[in-house]
Amino acid sequence: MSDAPQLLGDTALTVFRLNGQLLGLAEELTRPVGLTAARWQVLGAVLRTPLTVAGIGRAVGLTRQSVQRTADLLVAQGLAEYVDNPAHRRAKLFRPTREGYEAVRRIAPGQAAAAIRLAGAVGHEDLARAVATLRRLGDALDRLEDER
Amino acid sequence: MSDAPQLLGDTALTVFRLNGQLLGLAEELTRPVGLTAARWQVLGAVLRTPLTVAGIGRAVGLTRQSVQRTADLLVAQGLAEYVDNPAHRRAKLFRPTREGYEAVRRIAPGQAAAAIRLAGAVGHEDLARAVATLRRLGDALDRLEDER
DNA sequence: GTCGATATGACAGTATGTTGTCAAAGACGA
DNA sequence: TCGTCTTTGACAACATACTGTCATATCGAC
Repeated sequence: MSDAPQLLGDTALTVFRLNGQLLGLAEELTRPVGLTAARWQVLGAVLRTPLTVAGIGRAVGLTRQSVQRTADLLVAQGLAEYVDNPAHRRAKLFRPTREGYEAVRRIAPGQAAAAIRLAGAVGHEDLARAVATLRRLGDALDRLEDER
Repeated sequence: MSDAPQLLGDTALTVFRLNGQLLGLAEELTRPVGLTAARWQVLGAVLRTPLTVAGIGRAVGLTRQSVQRTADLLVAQGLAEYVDNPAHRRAKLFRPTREGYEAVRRIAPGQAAAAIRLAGAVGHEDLARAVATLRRLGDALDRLEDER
């Protein structure tokens, strides 16, 4: 058992490390199709429905500036495009092109293989519970931020 | 209930977001004492015992190159120093100066306050369990990496 | 309808982390 | 002892994300 500051520190170190490891895995999975982890994340946010750049930022927890940069790169690659937004003259809607959908689709088998391996090692139930707890922690951090 | 690829994706998104939130909290806590999240992490790794730059990298899960840059900045700030390593002529040992220890010490109260607030919102037990699960996931990711 | 507040995209500057590469130092088996 | 492999620090290039700032577009109170 540990006190609260120690536990928070352990949590941070574990999350930082896992962040790097998951990014590494994502880079491996996406490299063969010409994507990167960041581009996959941005493209993944608009698979179902187009969003504005700022909206993607809110959806994935990044600043609109960094999403903007990634989105522009995806357009330059031909994997996504901006379309006119009837609700806002400047804020166009961002969505994948056919090539973009295809690239994401080709990542799925490798992702599934890795997921099955990892779920087998950790346990589906335990991992789902851990994610739920982390979401609560994230929500608490948001509130901590707001009060400031 | 969700399938394994979906759960892995949720895990990644949650970890990426929490990574950003925890970094933000660390920046807030460290700014008053002239540190940053990255410098705090590196300095924190050598509070008990000096280590080489490469050793710090292994301890915290970063590359030695990025630790090197942060360590050099800490030395330039006067918060840490390199001392001769009897076991290796080039690889000097890195450790905090008196000012470095003092800076870390002054972060503690704010860290404790945030930790207590967060533990109250999430629950100490649940969080400890989640961290343990994440560590298992990290270990599994390491093994996945090794086999490649 | 007007005006102030907010949201958005664009652009610049900065911090952090990664990979790649090289030379020097150390470790280890023959 | 020698030769080879690994480790380490140094340096460069690049990817990503952040803050700050500005002009424009939209929204909402009045």
